[in-house]
Amino acid sequence: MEYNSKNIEKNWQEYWEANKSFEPSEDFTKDKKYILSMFPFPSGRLHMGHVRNYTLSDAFARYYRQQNFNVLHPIGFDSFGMPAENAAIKNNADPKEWTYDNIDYMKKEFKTLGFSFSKERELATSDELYTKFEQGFIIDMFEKGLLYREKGLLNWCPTCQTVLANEQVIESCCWRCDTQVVKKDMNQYYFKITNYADELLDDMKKLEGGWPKQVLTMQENWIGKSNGLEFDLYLDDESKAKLGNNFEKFDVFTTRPDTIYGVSYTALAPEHDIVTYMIDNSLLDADTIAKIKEMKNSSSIDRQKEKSGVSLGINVIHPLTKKLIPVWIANFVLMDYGSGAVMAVPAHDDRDYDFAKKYDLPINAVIKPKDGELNLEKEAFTDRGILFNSGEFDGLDSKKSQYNIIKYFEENNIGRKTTNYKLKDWGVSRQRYWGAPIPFIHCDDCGIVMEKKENLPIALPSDVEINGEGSPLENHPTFKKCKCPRCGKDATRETDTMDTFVESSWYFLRFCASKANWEDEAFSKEQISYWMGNGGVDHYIGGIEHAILHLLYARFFTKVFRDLGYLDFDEPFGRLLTQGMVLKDGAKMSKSKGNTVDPDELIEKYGADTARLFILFAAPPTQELEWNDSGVEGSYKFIKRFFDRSSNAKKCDAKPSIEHSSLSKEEKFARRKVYDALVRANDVYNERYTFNTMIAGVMEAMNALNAQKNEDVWSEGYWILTSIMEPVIPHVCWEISKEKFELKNLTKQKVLEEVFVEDSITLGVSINGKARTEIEVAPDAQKDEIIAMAKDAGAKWLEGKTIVKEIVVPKKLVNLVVKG
RNA sequence: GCGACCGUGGUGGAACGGUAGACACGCUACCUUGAGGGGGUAGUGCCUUAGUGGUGUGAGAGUUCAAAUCUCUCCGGUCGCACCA
Repeated sequence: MEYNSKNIEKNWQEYWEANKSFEPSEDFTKDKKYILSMFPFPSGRLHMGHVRNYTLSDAFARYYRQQNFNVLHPIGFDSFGMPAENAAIKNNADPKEWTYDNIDYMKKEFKTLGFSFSKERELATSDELYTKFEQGFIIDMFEKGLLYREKGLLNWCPTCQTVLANEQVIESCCWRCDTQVVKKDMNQYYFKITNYADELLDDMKKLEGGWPKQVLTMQENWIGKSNGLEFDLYLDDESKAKLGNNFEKFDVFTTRPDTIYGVSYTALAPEHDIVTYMIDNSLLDADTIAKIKEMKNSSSIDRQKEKSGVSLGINVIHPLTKKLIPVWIANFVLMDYGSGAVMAVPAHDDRDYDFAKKYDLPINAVIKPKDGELNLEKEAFTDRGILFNSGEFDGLDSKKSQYNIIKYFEENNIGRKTTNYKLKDWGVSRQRYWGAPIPFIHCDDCGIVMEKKENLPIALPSDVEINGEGSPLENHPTFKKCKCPRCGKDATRETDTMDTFVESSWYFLRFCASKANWEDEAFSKEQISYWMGNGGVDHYIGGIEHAILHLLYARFFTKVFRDLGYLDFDEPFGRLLTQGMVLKDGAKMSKSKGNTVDPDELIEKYGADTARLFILFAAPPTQELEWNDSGVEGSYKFIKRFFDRSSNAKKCDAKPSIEHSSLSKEEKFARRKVYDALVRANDVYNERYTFNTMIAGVMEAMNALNAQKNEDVWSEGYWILTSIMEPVIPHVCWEISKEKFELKNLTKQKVLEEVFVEDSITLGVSINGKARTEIEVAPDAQKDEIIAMAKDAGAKWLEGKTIVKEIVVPKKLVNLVVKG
């Protein structure tokens, strides 16, 4: 029979669907595996990155099913978001229709790829049912004080006409459309993620080993915890008077309290309250005000180019020396970190140094190197050293003195130990249509009032006008109109919708619900503790681009849900596998570059099995995958050979038993290669994830099988190899398995130790670590015997030398160390 | 600037301190089939005076009986963060 990928694949896809082959069991006494790939946005068609992602998760899911685990391998669509609205504007389409049409198409693609997803748990986050549960959680979070509304300076993308979270601003441009982000003062809802900063940081210890180091480091940097001293700088009387006695002090934060005696000026952010007051009350000359305005308006990139500032003509009193210190504005001081004011120590900080040099401010050294001379001619000395010119702290090590100085400040009640974070609260409201409405109501009398849970979901109206100008919900004639749930008076519904990252922060929990309670609740506690027990999602697979945003938010939601009593663990994803990008001609596949390969065309030409095999064989999952058309061809040929040669196996409903000792050398070798492949496969699925080496092992076994003719060895070989390969190339393996083995071999395979027992072993012989020759020894040969043989075989290189050391590495090699 | 990862044939990549280059792609020669394509056999790091030879994992040093692998310095690349006080 000829290998015909189309018929084979179609038949099995129908079979799996008809038999509901991939639905998880509700028997919670079985051991479980929760295999999850990051769900897609329904952009319209799958790209190769998706195919790689789901091929990986499918391999895990199918493997663990064979190992008799209860496997949950669900899929859904992250279906809210801007592209649906953009399509609406561009093509005058309905965002909902656009979205659900795309979903239908992509589901068909999933089917043609043979992915073993649970069909019963499919969802789209734009489903009203999903919105209903999500809005319920939002209300709970508001009640707990984890969601609040506040006016503030926000990142606004003029193109997308919406607010962006800090995490969505990349080099001060919009993460999606690359437009320069501007600051806008407006009301916005925030999640109190900063409450969890410490826990998000500390719990990363639990993820070590399971998550890539890189991702952990990125999150750690993002949270950006730093410990230090916070203290107040008091204005002198003259300065107070100048400011109309409206200000008495401002506070500063430093991680280098050891440099406190070196403070020679202080600097405020251009947006600082004191600066605003001085501008408003004409306390600065026009020239200065113009400079400040320029600083405020320049982008953060421009701000980095060169340090600049102006003196404010006011002074503060040094907390220890009581000397007067001038107050400046500096463009490098950020309003949104610490208190927007810094103490400046030019001698021991690079930025302060540059600034002081530019404006000719004093540079007071207070730390000297432990050895060598202090030289401040060209740059600041920022290393650890010994304190001097520092009063009672003179002579102390700079690191150790930090403790003493903080203690001194605390004892004298002039400052305190503080921790600062780069992490900001997560701004979640968006001024867009295609998102989950925030279920709140504005009442003139009651303020912000939550919708009653029985009224959820607050669904999106369908009759909206989307033209890219303003918020469609804001402009909608009736959506806004409602009654206050508390007092019953006329009130206004919130028209902001939620950031789509809210949906993806809990979808993995939703998948734990089954058909039985799907409509009634988001999930049950029992379901959650079963599927998420023992370390959460067992294998979470997706792109590294989510290292911060999605993965941090999902960790945050998990901790919040725990504190709301919905679950009782701390971390959602025990093991994370971040796949590399798919490249062609050295660049990421993209439509604009014209270097894409369309999965549908590939399947049409070669079949899904070929696509899956190539993707897993071409590179280890974490590395970039360079697309190679002749490599695809090679994968196709392998499958064809694999199928053709299955005719050498006989029909049987159990693995044939074989008398190993009666076999020829080639037959024994073939068996050993088959079991080698099995051992390697188990190792790959459980530890290493290097599917390329597993497939190579199977190819080696195939080559060895082909060098002998024993039908039982062929049959046993196919019994095992189709089991190993089923997670990779499922269609052809089910076909062979049905044809030859009544589908009975797609199960856990036992490793037979007998095939590894060999008649003789080849050992390498090295002399002084250099490989020279080989010897054949009996498996049970003693060390003395082996060394004697090695000396004999290596006589040529040993002539006239003295052996000073003899090393035997069992089953590997002999190394003789010689002198002379 | 800081941090993480990486550097092995013509290419993708193997080698979990123990005979570097598994497995594939590509290429060469031959056989088969005889449009094309397919299948098979052999060869394929480099240098070679062709030896049972030399050399070789970005460069250099170190640890070790033994280093692509561990340590240090440097060079190069990828990604992330970036005036975070």
